[in-house]
Amino acid sequence: MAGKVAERRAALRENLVLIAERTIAQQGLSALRARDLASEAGCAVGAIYNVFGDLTDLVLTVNARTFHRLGADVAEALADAPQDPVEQLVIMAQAYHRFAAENHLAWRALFDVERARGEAAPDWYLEEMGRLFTYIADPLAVIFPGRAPDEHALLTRALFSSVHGIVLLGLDQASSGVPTEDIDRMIALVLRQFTASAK
Amino acid sequence: MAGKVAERRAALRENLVLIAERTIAQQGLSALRARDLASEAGCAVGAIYNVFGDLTDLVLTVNARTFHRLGADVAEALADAPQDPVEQLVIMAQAYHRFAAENHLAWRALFDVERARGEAAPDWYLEEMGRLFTYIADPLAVIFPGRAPDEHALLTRALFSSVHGIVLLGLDQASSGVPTEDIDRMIALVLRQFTASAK
DNA sequence: CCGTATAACTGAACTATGTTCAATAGAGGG
DNA sequence: CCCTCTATTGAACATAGTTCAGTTATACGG
Repeated sequence: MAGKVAERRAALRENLVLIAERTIAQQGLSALRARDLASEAGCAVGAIYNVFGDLTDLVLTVNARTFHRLGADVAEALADAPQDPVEQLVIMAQAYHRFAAENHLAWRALFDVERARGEAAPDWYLEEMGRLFTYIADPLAVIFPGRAPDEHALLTRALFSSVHGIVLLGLDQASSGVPTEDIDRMIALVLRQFTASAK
Repeated sequence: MAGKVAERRAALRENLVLIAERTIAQQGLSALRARDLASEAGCAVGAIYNVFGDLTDLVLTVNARTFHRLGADVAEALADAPQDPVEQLVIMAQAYHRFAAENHLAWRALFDVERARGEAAPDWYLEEMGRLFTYIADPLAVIFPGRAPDEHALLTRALFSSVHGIVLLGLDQASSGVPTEDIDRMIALVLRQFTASAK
């Protein structure tokens, strides 16, 4: 029987990803342990290293899926949004917030992976990020028609970073619990105020 | 001789903080190791635990100092700034960026400490953050005189978070190296645009 | 100045973690 | 059916933070 090995490997891989995804979502990145993973998957610890180079590889795989779901949520919100470009920005940003709040630990894991110094970000990360940036850049082009392309790129990145910062610090425990509504208000405040003087 | 013990304890404490500070600044939080620390300080590993509850305590002490230096830098920038409140915001934000860039690993350590779930942020953190917020709130009150106090608080937090997000993602390697000037441009862009329609 | 109670300091040992690799088991070809 | 070769296993290794019984040093009363 050809491919019996490859088949089992693929099944194990899938299984490990699902278990890791659930663990991260429920208990956070730091709760991911090789031995627990192996025991839940019904395999030896070493088997993990036949399928993934190390645990970081596995986490990156989970992160790719998380990031993809995030992108899909934002895209869906955009699809349902009205034509007004400012409203589109607000709705997308609030969808970002909603995803981060509802998938807090998985979302945190996106940024908490130890990136080996100097190592480039994985392709899927850059692609997904590029997609998000496009969602932002399009309404921005409508709102600020007169500006140079490089300024558009800067604006896009700046607004994404701003919303990310608001959500990050807003959801952070250390900031002693900003209510969800306040986070949405801050997002709307910044985006509306930012775009208020455009025309 | 009274206090000989307390004296040595204090000296060891000081020494450990300095060594930890240097290690974090030069090699990052993850390079901080109890055994290295003890060997550099010329004491036993156990001695660290006579002075600090655990390594996180030590890191928090270093972080308090880092945060204090950060606050001082921003305050200094504000003191040298012109009267114009928008300019004041821009200059403070760029000072924040400068500090983060010049003390990258120490600055990262401020946010990378594992906070035990549910544990409150330490007092010094809240105090220093409050000071930073005041620096921001004052010019904002001049720029937006008509708004309610709770909206001012929200605005303050939103702007701080936005700048933080821009600096965070800008300095992040994964974002494939945003040039320093671009970070400053994004900061100025967001703050100027945000405040442009105020009057 | 000495003896004793108290406290601090030591570092080997314990626990927990990711990772490796010699030994084993099993698949696929002849 | 046997043989080879590879995938799989899990005990062992490396490296962490942390603990604590034993040791050493201090402070203080007499």
